[in-house]
Amino acid sequence: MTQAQILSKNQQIVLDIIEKARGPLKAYSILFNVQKKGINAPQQIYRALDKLIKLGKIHKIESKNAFVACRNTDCEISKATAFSICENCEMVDEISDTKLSKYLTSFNKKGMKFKRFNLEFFGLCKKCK
Amino acid sequence: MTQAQILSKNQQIVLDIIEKARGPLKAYSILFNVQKKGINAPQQIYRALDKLIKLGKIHKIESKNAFVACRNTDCEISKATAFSICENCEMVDEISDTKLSKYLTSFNKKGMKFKRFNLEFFGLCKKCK
DNA sequence: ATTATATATGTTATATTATAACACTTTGTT
DNA sequence: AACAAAGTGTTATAATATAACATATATAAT
Ligand SMILES: [Zn+2]
Ligand SMILES: [Zn+2]
Ligand SMILES: [Zn+2]
Ligand SMILES: [Zn+2]
Repeated sequence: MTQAQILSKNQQIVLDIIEKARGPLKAYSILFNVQKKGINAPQQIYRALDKLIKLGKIHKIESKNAFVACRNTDCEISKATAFSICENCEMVDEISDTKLSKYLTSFNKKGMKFKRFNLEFFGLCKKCK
Repeated sequence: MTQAQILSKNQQIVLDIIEKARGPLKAYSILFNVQKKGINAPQQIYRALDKLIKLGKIHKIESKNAFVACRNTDCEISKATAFSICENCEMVDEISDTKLSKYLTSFNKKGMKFKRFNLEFFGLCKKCK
């Protein structure tokens, strides 16, 4: 049984903001939102983000340089991530599909066994199409 | 039959450098390499990169903010990309796997049909493991 | 051939994203 | 208590990317 991780003050502040957000947040937009809470410098944000990513609490959307909360309890800590991204609005949805995940986790190429993957799908969401 | 695309001067310069490179190149490293050829500003690089991406001649490795030449003749112009990336050295290999590509191209979620995807696998390459 | 249209270029300035380095504090272990 | 590990605050700077504007070249119509 894994111990519930206790987050530090800054880590909790950053996670709260990302979890409350309706879409992906950028590091500097997080920074502007927490200056009232005494966080003043990008480093403080990036350090919290790095830790939260390692813990699997959030993920980075690489194509957007933005961060979303993980809504996926059985998400193998940042090892296998897939997202659907609307090219029109900002919507990002984490895909939780066991078949897809198994298929990709067991995928290997030229004897190279992968430790991790990130998959980003692009299209138009329901609202936008 | 699609007409072979004729590239502009700057586009050709940038493509040549990326094709010659053994690994992914970053925009500013391209810039430093072409200053002898009269290209002086990041804009000139980024504009060429944008066009080359649209043409499917190169791809962006989102997790590295770097660019690689497409070695894949049947690569559907930037619509379906997959890469294997070594976490130790800089090695990036474009994956050309018809089954994988078909599986992902036909993947859809909650009625959302995707137009495009990008998949990045991470691990250790032969040399590094 | 002349006009129109789209595409490309050159340039300066600036915005955005991310890390380095250092001094200090808090937390957990032995 | 002594030590090690993780977290904080801060200043400075590096790396990545775009805005805006003036001009030039290529392509396609008329
Ligand atoms: Zn997740
Ligand atoms: Zn949308
Ligand atoms: Zn390709
Ligand atoms: Zn390697």
